[in-house]
Amino acid sequence: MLGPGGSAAMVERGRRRARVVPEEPKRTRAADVAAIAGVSESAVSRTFRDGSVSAHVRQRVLAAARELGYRPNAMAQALLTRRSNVIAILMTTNTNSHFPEVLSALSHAADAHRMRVMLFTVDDPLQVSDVVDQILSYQVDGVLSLTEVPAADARILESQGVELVLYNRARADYAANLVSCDHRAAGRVLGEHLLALGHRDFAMVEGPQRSSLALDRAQGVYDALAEAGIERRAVPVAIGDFGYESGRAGASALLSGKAKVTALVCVSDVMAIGAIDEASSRGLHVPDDLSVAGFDGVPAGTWDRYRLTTMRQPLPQLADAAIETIVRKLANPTRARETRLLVCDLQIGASTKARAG
Amino acid sequence: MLGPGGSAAMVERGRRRARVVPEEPKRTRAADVAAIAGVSESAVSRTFRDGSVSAHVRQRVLAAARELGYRPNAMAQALLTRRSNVIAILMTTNTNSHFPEVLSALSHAADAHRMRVMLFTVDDPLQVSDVVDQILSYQVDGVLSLTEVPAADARILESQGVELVLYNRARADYAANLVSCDHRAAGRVLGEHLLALGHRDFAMVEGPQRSSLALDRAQGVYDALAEAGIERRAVPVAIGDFGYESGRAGASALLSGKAKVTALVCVSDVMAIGAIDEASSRGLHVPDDLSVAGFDGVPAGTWDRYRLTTMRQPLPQLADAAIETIVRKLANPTRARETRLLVCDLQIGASTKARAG
DNA sequence: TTGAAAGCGTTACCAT
DNA sequence: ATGGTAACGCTTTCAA
Repeated sequence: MLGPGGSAAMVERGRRRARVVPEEPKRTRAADVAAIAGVSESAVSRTFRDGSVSAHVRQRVLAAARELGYRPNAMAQALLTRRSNVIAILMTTNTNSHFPEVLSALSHAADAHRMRVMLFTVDDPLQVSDVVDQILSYQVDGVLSLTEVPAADARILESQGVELVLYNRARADYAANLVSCDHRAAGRVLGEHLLALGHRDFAMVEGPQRSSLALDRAQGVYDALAEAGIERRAVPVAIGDFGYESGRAGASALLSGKAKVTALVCVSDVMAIGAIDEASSRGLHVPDDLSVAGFDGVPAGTWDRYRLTTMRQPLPQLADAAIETIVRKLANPTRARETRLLVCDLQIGASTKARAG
Repeated sequence: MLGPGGSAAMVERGRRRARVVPEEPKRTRAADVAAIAGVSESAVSRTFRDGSVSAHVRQRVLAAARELGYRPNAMAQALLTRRSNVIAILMTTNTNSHFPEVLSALSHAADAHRMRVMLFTVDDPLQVSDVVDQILSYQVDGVLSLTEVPAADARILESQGVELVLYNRARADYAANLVSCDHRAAGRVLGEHLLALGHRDFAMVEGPQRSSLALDRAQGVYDALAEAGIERRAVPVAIGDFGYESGRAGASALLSGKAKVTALVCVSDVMAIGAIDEASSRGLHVPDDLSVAGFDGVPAGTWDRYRLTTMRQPLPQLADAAIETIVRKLANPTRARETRLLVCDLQIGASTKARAG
């Protein structure tokens, strides 16, 4: 089947001038494969893409490719087709939230669409414009942002025809694709759960005012309380940063305040865990003296010491939806912008309990 | 300073034949910038690279580039220079260990060298060969693997001139660059610490037998014990998978065994945390009745409920070293393969204590 | 179905 | 210092 000898013989490269690059093992190109297979470069290309090739040609090409260890050069493909099959993930280095776990999920989801994921980190959302240049330079097909994107940067991406999807925020002050948990609805569910347990004396550890996720979760809780006739003003509040220490500090402030508290809601699990530890160290028993609940569904929440009641985010589904949103828009550019909200589910643990008395 | 009108005027594209790609906003190329600035493409290229250009030309080019929103096309650069400035991160989807946190650190470290990081996930180390094709296809400059790489795949990468660095394993059954904590040394330090506290009755929750990291940590502990005259055979052992439940299960088996145990070492923090919870639920008090120690330095270990004694990995340094190893090899291809071992430091928490009596 | 050839956007060689 | 131009490896149009 193969040519005589069957051994690899590189096509001689047409280098009229001395070429740029130093040694390095020559990477085999389509032309090499074509030469061995006795077909044209076009045939090689067609074999590795959609192409209409006769079974005979395909076979010869595949055999030659295998022999030479040929793989199409994605950079050259990208240059020509203007599709890199790369999705940029934009994130902040501050990893307080549990989003690092999200990355594996995203990479995995991208895999299913034969897409690659490229990481772009920035220390602060305000510096996003610095990496936008990088992102555009790499001709990525889409951007998935785990952090805020200033309107100006969003506009630049749009003007370059790069899809932008905002991850886990249910709203933005400009038009964008959104893939998020419905945090407000989740807050409402959690609030209703605690109300159903008979709680009336709430306190909250909220998040940074810039975080729409934190705001929405809190708002959802307030929605539920309002329906039960509990005014927002009546709820003591502390502000945290999603981290353990801030949860402790928040709980400390709230529990040493004058207001009676039987239910403490934190807008992240890690803060809730901190709150539980703080309560314990004050001699309060969770859930007998105090119910504590969080949001996210982090693994630590299921540990025996916490058994946290929480609104769990469907991480894999979220990742799938985010990638899929980009992929679909790529396949059909006329598609409208979309917002996909996924529901969180209530995980009832042992950190909440019917109100005593 | 600028040409008359000053407004963007695209260079007409020389499309003799109808071209391939549909609408999409035209991306501006070096030629466009050159036309506006009234210089050659070469001048544009030189401005954006090392190049020797007069201040005058540089200024004009920069102005034109700004006006048009020009950014060099990294794909075209990669095609020509054979340097993509991309590092592939190879990992398994199984995120039991705390390595997801490593990704941000790696991306950040790569940033410092103007390198990008691309993620390649695989469900199982045995499937690595499936992604090797993808990796090579993208012309990455180097591969950093957070998981095992079968020798065959390592060989393929090497034959293509792609640097391979194995992360957090101190040895491999083939020649490779290694950047790792010195897990064995860490094990020894931890063992010595417990011995110094007077412990003689040890038990271990080890890791998967395939994990060199787990093996090395355990071996280090045994090294220390041996020096104190404690035989390895005398130490009861359970096998875990780095996860919380396996830590609990391991502790459960060990604590219900006949052997007396005053010091329990787990080869990961998360297992140690599980062990602490298990001990507690059995009415054992840590550290009074039992000292527990782990490895890694995960954030949860510092939580008030655990205050775990652990050997902390220097994550940022590890990431820096890994990226740097690739970058240096790229800058100087004749550089020899290297192994860089970083030391972990002992974090003494409240989970270990001098042996009672 | 197949092959020839143009061209994607850039860089570095060469000549000026 | 500057400009012209071949080439990087591939895909797709067009013609056969």
